[in-house]
Amino acid sequence: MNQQQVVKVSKNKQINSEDDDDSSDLRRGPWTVDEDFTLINYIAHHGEGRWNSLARFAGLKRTGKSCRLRWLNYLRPDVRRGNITLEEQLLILELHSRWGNRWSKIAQHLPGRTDNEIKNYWRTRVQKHAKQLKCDVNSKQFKDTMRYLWMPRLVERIQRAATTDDGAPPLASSASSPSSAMNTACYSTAMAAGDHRRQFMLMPQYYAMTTHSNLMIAQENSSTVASSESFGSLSSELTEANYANYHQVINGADHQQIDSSTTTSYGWQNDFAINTVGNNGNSDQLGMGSVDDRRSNEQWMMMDDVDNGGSSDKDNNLLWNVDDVWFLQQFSSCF
DNA sequence: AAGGGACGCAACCGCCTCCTA
DNA sequence: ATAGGAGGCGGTTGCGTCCCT
Repeated sequence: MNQQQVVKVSKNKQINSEDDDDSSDLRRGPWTVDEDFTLINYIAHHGEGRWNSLARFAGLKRTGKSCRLRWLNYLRPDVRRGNITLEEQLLILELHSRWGNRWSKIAQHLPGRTDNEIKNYWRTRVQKHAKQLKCDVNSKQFKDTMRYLWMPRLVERIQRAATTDDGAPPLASSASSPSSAMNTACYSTAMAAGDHRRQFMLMPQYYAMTTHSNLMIAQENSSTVASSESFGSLSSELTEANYANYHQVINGADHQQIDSSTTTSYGWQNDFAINTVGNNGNSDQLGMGSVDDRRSNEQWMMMDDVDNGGSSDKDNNLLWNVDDVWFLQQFSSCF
């Protein structure tokens, strides 16, 4: 491993104008420990920026770009590495649905995560599932599937993970209360405790969608035959009544857009706060009908076979289980 | 045990915008 | 006003690792 290749930059090979080409050989490929140390040491003493001259003065046979990338994506002290959490997954899906492939913009709302990491996550995980569903990742079909099934499902998992982790009662029970005061109280408590998960779960729009997803699954589960007709009616109900409701919540006039100019320094947990506050914490938004949410939840749990708790890393990364994929294929065919 | 395909991720490429002299 | 340098960004690639047969 780490077989460093020292590549002679061909005179014929076009290199960027800003690249330092006065050195005949530039290193490429994986960085060595020594190079990392050199870069860290130099930045510690002189700060970052002016990457071309930095590379030169530090004695690194790398382009300025390469140094910058190595620092920003890997060596920076506040960079977070490792598994993308469920909360982060949900946020990525939400922000991507809003902004598309604006990776750096999305990354601004996930502290410590780099645009490269998010981009890789999207390509390796999300696009893989789109392929499984035999649809294009940019198609309306896939986006709807993501919005109405995947994201609510993630919220569901986050809720259960929270219950498992700290023994606290599921947030759904408090969030489903018609009392806006209670919702606000829960929110305040979460804020005070710095409990990001709870802040997240109090996002009205996601709670609503979770509830509706549960309803859909529950109805599907209770029917003897999962005919395309029954799916058709479900999706019809979804696209007309609740789609409108959902978008009213997400895109409504009083919904405060997440904007880096106002929230950059606060991080993602505060984005959630803004979302909630933007809706005035109005629990009316939570009511997606008169369905007994708790009962729906129970039925959902019954459907959820292989996911026994959903707290392992593997499970966190496993977006859909076998049943999910089967159901999604049925669901997708209705669009 | 070995080979090969799939996967994940670090790094590179090229284009674009911004800044500054 | 403009040209060139610097940095940012999204797309792509290469390679090490994992997993399955």
